[in-house]
Amino acid sequence: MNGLTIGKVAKSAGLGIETVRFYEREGLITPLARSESNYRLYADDGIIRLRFIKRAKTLGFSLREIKELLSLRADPDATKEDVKEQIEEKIGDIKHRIKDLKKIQKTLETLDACCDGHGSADECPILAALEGTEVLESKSYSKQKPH
Amino acid sequence: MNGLTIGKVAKSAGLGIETVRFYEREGLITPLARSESNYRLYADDGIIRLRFIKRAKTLGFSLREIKELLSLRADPDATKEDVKEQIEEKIGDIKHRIKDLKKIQKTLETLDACCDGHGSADECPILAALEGTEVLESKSYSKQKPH
DNA sequence: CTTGACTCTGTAGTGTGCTTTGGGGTTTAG
DNA sequence: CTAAACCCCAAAGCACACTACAGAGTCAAG
Repeated sequence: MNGLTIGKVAKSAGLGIETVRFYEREGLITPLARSESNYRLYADDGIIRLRFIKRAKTLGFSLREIKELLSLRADPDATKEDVKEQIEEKIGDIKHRIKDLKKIQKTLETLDACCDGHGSADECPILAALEGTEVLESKSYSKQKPH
Repeated sequence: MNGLTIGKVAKSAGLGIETVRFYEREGLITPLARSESNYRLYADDGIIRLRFIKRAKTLGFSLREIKELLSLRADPDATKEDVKEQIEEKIGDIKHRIKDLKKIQKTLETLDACCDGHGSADECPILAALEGTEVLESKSYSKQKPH
């Protein structure tokens, strides 16, 4: 048999078989060919592609965005600028999320500090603050999970 | 009619009616009573409770965690320490997520810097780095969406 | 030749937090 | 009195990224 079966590429890329099939359904990867018995067959390049997907994921890209990245990778007319644009957009996104989380952290720390921790919860100023009318919200943006 | 209808409490808390009913299904709030025509009736306290939920959400608490917070609020035996514990756990969680995001940010910035942005994407070092074998991962933890 | 490991397909379930839909009763303002 | 605005319920749908399952065929080692 010429080519790698799905189990091989999945393992080499550190992914589950079902995940690879899922990525195929999502249009992120297509097997090179099928064997006589209809097994998916991949070239070594399949492993690289799957690793690409995995890495991009750990960097916070969604599957949708990874698909774009992959088509840039395949498109002979695509430029380095195109790639940098995607990366920089993601950097902006990440920065924004960090900012939001920091705001939340600050609020929580303020709340935490305002309660001495002794006595019954029903007179806890934290709970009171959560009930209150003062605007204590930290508006968040976040268009995506961390990953 | 004695009491607030769902539309009133929802609006006062800045939530949709469906959201309030959803919270009821999730065990976060229960109407005080039902009218003759089976309408949900709430006391003013319902608005406070909904606002509590909304605020806790903006602070990154999941509905499950908010449920716990609400039961602390109702439990006469709960202590301020119990509340602080929840808050501090959440602070730790947020800090962890910030750390993860910063790592990702750094990696993305490094990648971004390594490409001059001129020429075809197929020789872009960013894409090459994503394909490569070097471990460039920023392990992320994140047990929850930013919110 | 059998057994176990591998593969196939299609469908459904998971978790989170809603939102929408459909089909129906009720209340209120004009 | 009627029409708009409100309420009820149950079920399904959405977004995201998987994960699991059922039922069946295939391949390799012993």
